[in-house]
Amino acid sequence: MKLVDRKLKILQAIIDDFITTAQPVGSRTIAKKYNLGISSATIRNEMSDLEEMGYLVQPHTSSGRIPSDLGYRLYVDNLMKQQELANRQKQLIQKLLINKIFEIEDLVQQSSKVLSKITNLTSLSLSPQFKKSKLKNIKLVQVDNDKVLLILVSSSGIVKNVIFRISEISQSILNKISNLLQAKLKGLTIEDLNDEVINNLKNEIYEYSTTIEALLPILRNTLCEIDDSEIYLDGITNIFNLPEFTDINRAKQFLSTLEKKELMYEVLKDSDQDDVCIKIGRENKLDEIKDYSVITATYKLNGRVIGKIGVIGPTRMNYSNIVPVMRYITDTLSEILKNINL
Amino acid sequence: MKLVDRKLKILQAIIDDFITTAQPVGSRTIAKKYNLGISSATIRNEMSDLEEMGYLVQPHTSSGRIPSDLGYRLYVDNLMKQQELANRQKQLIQKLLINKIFEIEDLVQQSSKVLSKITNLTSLSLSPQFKKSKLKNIKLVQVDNDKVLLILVSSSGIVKNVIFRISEISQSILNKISNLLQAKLKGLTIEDLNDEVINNLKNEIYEYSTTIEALLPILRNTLCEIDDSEIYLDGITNIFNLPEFTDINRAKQFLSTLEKKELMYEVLKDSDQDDVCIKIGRENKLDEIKDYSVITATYKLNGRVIGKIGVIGPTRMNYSNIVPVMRYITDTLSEILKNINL
DNA sequence: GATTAGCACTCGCTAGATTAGAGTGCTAAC
DNA sequence: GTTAGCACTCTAATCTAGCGAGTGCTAATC
Repeated sequence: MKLVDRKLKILQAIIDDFITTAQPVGSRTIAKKYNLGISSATIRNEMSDLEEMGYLVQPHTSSGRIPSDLGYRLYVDNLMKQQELANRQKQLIQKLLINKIFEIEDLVQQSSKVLSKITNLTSLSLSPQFKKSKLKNIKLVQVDNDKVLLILVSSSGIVKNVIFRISEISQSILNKISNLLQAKLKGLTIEDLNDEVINNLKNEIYEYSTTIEALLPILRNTLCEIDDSEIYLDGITNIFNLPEFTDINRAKQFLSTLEKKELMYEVLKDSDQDDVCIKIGRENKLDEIKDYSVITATYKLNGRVIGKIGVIGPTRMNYSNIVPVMRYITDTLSEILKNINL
Repeated sequence: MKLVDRKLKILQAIIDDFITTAQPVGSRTIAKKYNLGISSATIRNEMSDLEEMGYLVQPHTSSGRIPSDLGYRLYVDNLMKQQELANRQKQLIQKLLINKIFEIEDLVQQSSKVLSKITNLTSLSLSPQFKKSKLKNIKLVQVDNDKVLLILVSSSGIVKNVIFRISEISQSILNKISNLLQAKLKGLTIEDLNDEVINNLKNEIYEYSTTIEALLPILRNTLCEIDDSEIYLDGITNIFNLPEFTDINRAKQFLSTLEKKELMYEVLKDSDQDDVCIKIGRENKLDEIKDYSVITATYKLNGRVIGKIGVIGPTRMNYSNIVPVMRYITDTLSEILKNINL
């Protein structure tokens, strides 16, 4: 059976309607609200076909239809017209992102906040992954007689540090060691710095060997413990405004899924590396979110993807609005990152 | 009317029962479950008195009674026997806190996590306030030709940093400036470093005046933007296991209150500075949490209170267990902080 | 005088029954 | 191929009755 134009128009109308009303859509509704020039009986026949083809689902006999995952997929790929953002929305985004604090992590979180505010969904974001970026600087700074601050700066401008104790040592020696380490390690990604690389340093640096030996385990531990899955969520309570979550158990289940950071990390990792990625219902790998849709987008620095932001919510979400919003936010974010040029 | 021993025993029984069952308690329940050696009729009379005195409330005629805020207060102050922690619980706490990452903020968050896990409530914590602690070190480190990393270390071991751009400058000059700044500012709290103090530096330091002048606004901005209200929440979804939150609207309202960080900050600030502080229902200043109880405790470094942790939940909470748990956790936390001695 | 048994009464909750309404699928006419 | 008409289905909302837990009061008992 071919999807003639009329069928597509009906499907589109049903999905548009269901997205706004959250109610199963009946043939009479379509006939009245959308003037397709055909009667409800004809629409009924077409709807029956569309159900047979897997694009619609009927919650129970004698109710209207709702879109299936497949239906949404067709809609997203072929039917929806991506709304151009209103200037007002663009300005709002600009206003909330520009002139803000310029710590990269804060900026990403702020983007997430804006996203959840505009979409009324829960947003999630992944800060630039420190471990995947290159080491730009490594410094040792004395902060006390017997305490030293280890500072690692990545090429994306993230700074990680840790204070540790070490028997008395002068700043000038620390400087020399810093320089040696930097010469050896600069340009490697943090991931690259595995035990082997670190241990080899012992053999490659001949000066200050006792200090270096004391230092290496600390360096190794610090690298190990760097918390890299910087998942940030915002707008969690937004879900309570959705009719899907009047069932307390569904809300509970969803919230406890959101609370599992490692799952959210998987969700973001699972998505494409380029442009906007939409995963609808069962298209998601994780069982816990097979009833939800996730839309993600990436932001870049120097042409390289360094992180992601996304929204998660019921499969019934306003795809045609969310996609351009996310595209605009990530573009703006990338632009700002380029300009502050860390 | 005097609160004779028998009345107190009945009140205690009612509260104990209500805390575990969440159901209004009737006279027959008390007579059967707690052998006080009196009949349900007598208990009914006493309960009627206790209600008149304001310690009990009847949701509707012909239902059992539930404790009022005043009832809980009496219970907390005079009736409850603080349970000694089981060794198992102590060991669990020790295990989860010791051998953990030793960033002070992570440690506090971990404490919060443990607390919510044990109490099955939502926990909140306030990390050491950077602004209230003394500046121990201030350093400038070159990370790139035209980029400098400003590092501030507080006496409680918290490190804050920011990268900024400045026209080319050598590390040796940065060192000298660092030293000058450190000499002038060390020992002041971050709060003390207001615009006036910063601006005065210009007049007090004669060397490198152009660099200093470029630096000061950056320093001022950085200090301003330090995010100090480090409120962390854990176990938010725990509330869904409580019968109090089967009403979706109540859950929604509570969650959106929790989401407001500035409110949670007030909640923690509102509590006493010493030992464990219990605020029951209307004892709380904030209207939003007048139906809830908050228990907080403080942790210390060098004898000074540097932060707090707490739990929030319905007034029906297991005070007699929570109080010793919190005391044990904060004691353990303070002990660890003393030993890692940042 | 304090305590208790007994009893009528209250009130929320639950289960069933009833009804209204939205929507379908089918048939027959256009 | 399209549409009007109609019988049928199923949900959701409303109503009702009855149950049960619990009270307050009275009168009898210790």
